[in-house]
Amino acid sequence: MLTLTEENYIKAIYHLGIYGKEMVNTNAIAEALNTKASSVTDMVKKLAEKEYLNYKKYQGVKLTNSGINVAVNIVRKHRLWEVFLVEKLNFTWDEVHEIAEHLEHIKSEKLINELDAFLKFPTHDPHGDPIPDKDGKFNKIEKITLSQAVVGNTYKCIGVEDTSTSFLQYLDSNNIGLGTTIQLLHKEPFDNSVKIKFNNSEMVVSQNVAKNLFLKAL
Amino acid sequence: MLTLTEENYIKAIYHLGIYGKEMVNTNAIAEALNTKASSVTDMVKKLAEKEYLNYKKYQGVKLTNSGINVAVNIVRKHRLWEVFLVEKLNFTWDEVHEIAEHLEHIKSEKLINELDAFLKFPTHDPHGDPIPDKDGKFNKIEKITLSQAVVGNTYKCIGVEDTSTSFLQYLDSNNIGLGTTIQLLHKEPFDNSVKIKFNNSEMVVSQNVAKNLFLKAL
DNA sequence: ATTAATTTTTAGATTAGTCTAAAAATTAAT
DNA sequence: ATTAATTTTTAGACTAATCTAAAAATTAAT
Repeated sequence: MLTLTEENYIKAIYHLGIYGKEMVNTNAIAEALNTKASSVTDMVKKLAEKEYLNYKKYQGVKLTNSGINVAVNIVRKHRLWEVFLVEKLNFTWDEVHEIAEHLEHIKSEKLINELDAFLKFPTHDPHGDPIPDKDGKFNKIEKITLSQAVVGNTYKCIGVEDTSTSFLQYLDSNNIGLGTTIQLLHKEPFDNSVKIKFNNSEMVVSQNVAKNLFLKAL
Repeated sequence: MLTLTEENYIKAIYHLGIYGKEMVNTNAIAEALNTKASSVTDMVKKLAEKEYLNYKKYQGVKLTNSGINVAVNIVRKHRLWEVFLVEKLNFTWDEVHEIAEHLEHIKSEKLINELDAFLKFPTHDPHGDPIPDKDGKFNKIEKITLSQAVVGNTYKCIGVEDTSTSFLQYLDSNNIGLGTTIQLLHKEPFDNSVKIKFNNSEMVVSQNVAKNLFLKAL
């Protein structure tokens, strides 16, 4: 049985290593978990011992299939609880993350499968991220960031990279949400800001915003 | 902010001290929490330091108002989650306790108040125990055990003392549940077993069962 | 290809919660 | 009112997870 801390390490490593087969390095894990590199080294040794990941001194770590399994299951729970909070308990998308961080660690197969059914087997959470099914399967959708979009084309907003409260509230206050249709009008080479059009109004957003908004081509 | 362990100690002390103003003794707490008396002494000192309870060496402990407050709030969360599990997620009353033990520690005012509203402000959990409202108020109902019932009188089953899976499953398999109407036919002085009538059938139950079944006079 | 900068690991200490075993206090028994 | 039995506390040790500071390895820079 994994401790809460071990689960959080595995989840963080999963998110950091999600693109490509590269090794995840110690400092990145430490940063993600707000801890020190020395603590990471200790925990990573323990998780390697238990075969949730492979660890080479000074090289970094990579989850084993067993580790990926654990991570995907936590992600499933996290995202299902987020749906529950938004759809049933009137939470907004910027309020759910923190609570879901706790709910995701409750261990009961029946609980999560019944919750899944109760919510009618949702495929995406309130931030547009896909929800793994009972067998851990889910579609990695073809998403790009607003920074990568092409001038003139039209897109649908399907998610965010940064799930911080401040970013989500910024989007809310500008009426950008999941499903918003956005056309890219102009990219400013000087500062990488972009001008977009949506809901019949135009606005300029910074590179920081553009990098953190996921779109799907229409 | 209280740790999970501190919360569990406060809750256990609350349940042990619920009748009367007597002090709760160290061994009883140790037994309730499946730990050793020496561990209890340590924790109890810490909680006294933080003023959740009063502690006199060798005399036992008693929760302060602040401690009772914490306990009632945990009880509220525990029982609301139990209602949720039974009413929305198809759990049976013997399955919910263990999971509610975890859910009760999640800290979010909004979460619990929205859950309360979502469930339509229930007043009792699936075992018949009253649910404290937002302000910690709830009715201590006038309940007796089957052992204390009077021969010839009729009662309604409103709860259980023992919430163990084995006891709840025993009741289920004999079709005794919340709301079942029960008439007391006979008390056997020899072994304190009792003969009851319900749903047009008669049966004899042991003293052990009779002591753990709460009734309300009709 | 050395030197410098960065990253990672080790060593040793700390904290929360627990335990065992022995000592101290309380309660029960003769 | 002593002695015996029980309960509670203390003292010291252990584990999981963390930290700081120093050492070791890797990577970058001249």
